[in-house]
Amino acid sequence: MSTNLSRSDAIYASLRRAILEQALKPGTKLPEDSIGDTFGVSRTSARNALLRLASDGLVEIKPNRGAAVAMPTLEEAEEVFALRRCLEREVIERLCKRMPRDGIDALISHVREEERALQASSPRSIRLAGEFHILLAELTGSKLLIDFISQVVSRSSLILARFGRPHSAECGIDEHVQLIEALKEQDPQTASRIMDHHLHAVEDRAKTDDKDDGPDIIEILNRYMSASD
Amino acid sequence: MSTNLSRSDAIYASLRRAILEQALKPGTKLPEDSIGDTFGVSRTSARNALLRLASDGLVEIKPNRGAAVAMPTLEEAEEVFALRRCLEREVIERLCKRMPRDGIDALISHVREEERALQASSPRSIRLAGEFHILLAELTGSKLLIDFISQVVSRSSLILARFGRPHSAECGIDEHVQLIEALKEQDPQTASRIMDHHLHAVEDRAKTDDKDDGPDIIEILNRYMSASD
DNA sequence: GTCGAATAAATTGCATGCAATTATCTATTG
DNA sequence: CAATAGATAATTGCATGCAATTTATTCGAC
Repeated sequence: MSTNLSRSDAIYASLRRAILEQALKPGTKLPEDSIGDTFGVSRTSARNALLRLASDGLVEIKPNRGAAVAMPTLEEAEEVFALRRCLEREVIERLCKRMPRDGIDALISHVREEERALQASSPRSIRLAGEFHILLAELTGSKLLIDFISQVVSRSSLILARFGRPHSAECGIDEHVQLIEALKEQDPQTASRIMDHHLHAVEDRAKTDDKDDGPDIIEILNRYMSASD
Repeated sequence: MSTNLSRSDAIYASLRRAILEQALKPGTKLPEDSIGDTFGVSRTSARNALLRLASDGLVEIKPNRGAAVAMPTLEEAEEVFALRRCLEREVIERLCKRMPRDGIDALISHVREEERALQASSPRSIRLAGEFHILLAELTGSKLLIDFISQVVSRSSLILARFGRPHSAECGIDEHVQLIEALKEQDPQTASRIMDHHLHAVEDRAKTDDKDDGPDIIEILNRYMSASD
């Protein structure tokens, strides 16, 4: 795999991953200079990546005041989870109607990976938990739905990083397994119920307000420079 | 009102409006140079605006090949309308549960404006038809829902510009009136039915594939330089 | 006359530089 | 000692320049 992605793409991917794995915490300032220097590129590329992250809702850019990892409020958190329930119900409905041939296998395989990551207690598990839901959306085949689900899932990660217990995974893996079962049986009632319960559990976990600060940005970024998994 | 928006903001707004009013048709190339020259700024600002429009789905940027007004396929069109039905149902449900005090008045006022614009047969009517749906989303108070609805409505405009009859408004105003009635009565059943019918009508209108090309970009842009209504 | 290769023009990706805005520090005063 | 005003440093917004890639054009062969 040669460098098929442009420089700003690479920065975008690295920053995104760092945020989703909660290495960069909400509120962390992201100066264009530091990012550019760390990645060995100019501010222009860094700025580009920050703009895209802003449109994803992962960073907030205030005019003339720079970018920072977004700090969702509790009010915004409720909005995100409300809309996420709406969208994930749609996913479930569609998948109960029509599931791709290897869909179930792909889901099972993903959960296995989650289990491996969990016992390694790596920050990967946080990201994988979110990607399970993105995989569900991908099985519907709708690019737009994938895009929207990705947005709410990303924002959920951010909310957990802000309000949840530190390093808590987003989802219970067992609930993922139950959901797969219901999808295999094409039982939208049960599947929706599990999903609702699942998301409520996530939302409740966001109620224990917990805070600690003091990150050193550039060391974190150095760990995230390689875009590999 | 002094110039509170930055230069790239102004370009973003103008381009967006030009696309939504179907002055810039799908497929039209948008070179950074031309845009910058037309607006009297550098390529940097133009590029910035194009990046944001790309994340809205209004323009497509291919690496090293530049930006163009997005040309949604029929497949993507179906995805958009499917997801739009899902989201607008959510809007209806919420508004039937809780409608802000002046909500109905605002809706009626908007429809009146639509009627005025219609008899003037201006391209404004196209944009206003979409903004009715955005106004509905705004009444829910959820920023994220507003954002998502704006995206699908924008994409719908693009789809109509590509596949619909030229200069056809997106929506029937009478259906907007009926919908307001159902909302006033807090009747989610009726309201959802009207909305579904309404959106299906829009979708069907997109089945008459109609094409004509040959725009002169910079003259169009000149008309859209002033950001006023 | 058509097809294909080489060259020229146009366009993007990125880096750097400068002015403007914002944040931080210092010093002076009440 | 707290508070405020001024000055200094840091950071963003934007313009310009250059190399690399893409697109258009020209020229030659068949």
